[in-house]
Amino acid sequence: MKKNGRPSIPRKTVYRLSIYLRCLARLRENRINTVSSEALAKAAGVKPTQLRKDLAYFGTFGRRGLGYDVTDLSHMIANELGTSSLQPVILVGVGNLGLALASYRGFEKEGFEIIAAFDAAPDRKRDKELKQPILGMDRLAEFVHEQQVKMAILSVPAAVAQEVTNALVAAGITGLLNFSTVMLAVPEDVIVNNVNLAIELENLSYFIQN
Amino acid sequence: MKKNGRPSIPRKTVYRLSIYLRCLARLRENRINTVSSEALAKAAGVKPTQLRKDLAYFGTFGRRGLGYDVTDLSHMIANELGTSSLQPVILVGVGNLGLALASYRGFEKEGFEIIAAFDAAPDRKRDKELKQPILGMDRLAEFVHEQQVKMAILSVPAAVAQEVTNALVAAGITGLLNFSTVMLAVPEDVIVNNVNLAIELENLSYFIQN
DNA sequence: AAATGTGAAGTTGTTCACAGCT
DNA sequence: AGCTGTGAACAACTTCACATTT
Repeated sequence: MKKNGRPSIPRKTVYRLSIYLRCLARLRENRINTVSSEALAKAAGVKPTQLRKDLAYFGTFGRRGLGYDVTDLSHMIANELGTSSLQPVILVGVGNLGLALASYRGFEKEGFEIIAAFDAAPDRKRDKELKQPILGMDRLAEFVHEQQVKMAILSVPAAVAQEVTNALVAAGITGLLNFSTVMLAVPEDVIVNNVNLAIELENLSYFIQN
Repeated sequence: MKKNGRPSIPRKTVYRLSIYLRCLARLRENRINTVSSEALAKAAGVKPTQLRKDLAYFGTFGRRGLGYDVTDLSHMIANELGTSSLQPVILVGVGNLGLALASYRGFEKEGFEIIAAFDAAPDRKRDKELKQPILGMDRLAEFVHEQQVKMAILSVPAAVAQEVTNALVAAGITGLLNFSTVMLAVPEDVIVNNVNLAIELENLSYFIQN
């Protein structure tokens, strides 16, 4: 159980919720109104029972003998994930990768907007124009506070990652998507999701040889 | 147990191996020759017992009362992961994200080299020059075969992801790092690691609100 | 008849406790 | 004495089996 009384949801369940949401979006595009756990599970690459267990953490949404209402289920999941309203996100570290992430269109339609980028050298000439402003690190605390930003994408060099993280946490950021190659130390009320591209490749490397 | 007689290694263990390897690299840079499971585990953000269990899958490497030899352990892990020799990788889909990934320096020093990029429109003008050649999709099968490439990074639009995947698998690719937003269907001897940036953000979004 | 919701069983992964080396 | 290696306990997650509802 968690603080708020609801049973605590497995991390993996939350992750799969995002997958279900994408599958449901495709169903909606195709004007499909109702879906069975079997069909949706297949699209998501999981077992039907797992899908039902996952949903059961949040309540009961299906109709026996019929299945799930695609729209209702989408709303429920988006609501649980907190993506039903647009979330502001900042990006810190506008190097190669940061630049690509800032101009990545994939975030927008999923309910996130990168509203500003920060860099130690904001005025440096870059390969590409961003639609977002690039601000200096000195403006960070003020900006995060004023815009009530809670989430940040971190794409700074390893050497400064911890230091920048400390500044972000101090400014009020509570969720970090970390592309740097170091394991960040943060207070326990701050969540870090690591995306380490080299590790993902290494992981593949292991599984293809064995 | 797996086909080859060795006990099958948990995915998470393999993932952590990569983390240990990075921590060990830093120790080596600092001329530290020996490390205890407690110290290494702390650096990697795990419990000492977990580190020892993880290593135990591969044999016994420590010396009781002393700890682990940093260099030996590094070699052992690199060897297990298959990164002790340089692995050729291709990248497919040279859009925004693909371009950034192709020029990302992080891969090289971890034992991977992106030796070529492929795109449906190889000659389109891009924001940036790549050091790798950008080839048309028609050259893919031949190239993969000749260069004995086993791993590919997929950064194509969702609409063509499955089709391109089929071509890659047919050409002999057995490991895929998938940045597209669809769940790929592949034969079971092909490994897919998904990196879905929107899902990672959604995941954060859930945990910061709860 | 069709498909959900769920307690119970099974599986996998983590942590403990301590025996066993050096 | 210090620290690893590991069986056993524990916890988390998945799957099964089936009662239940429409």
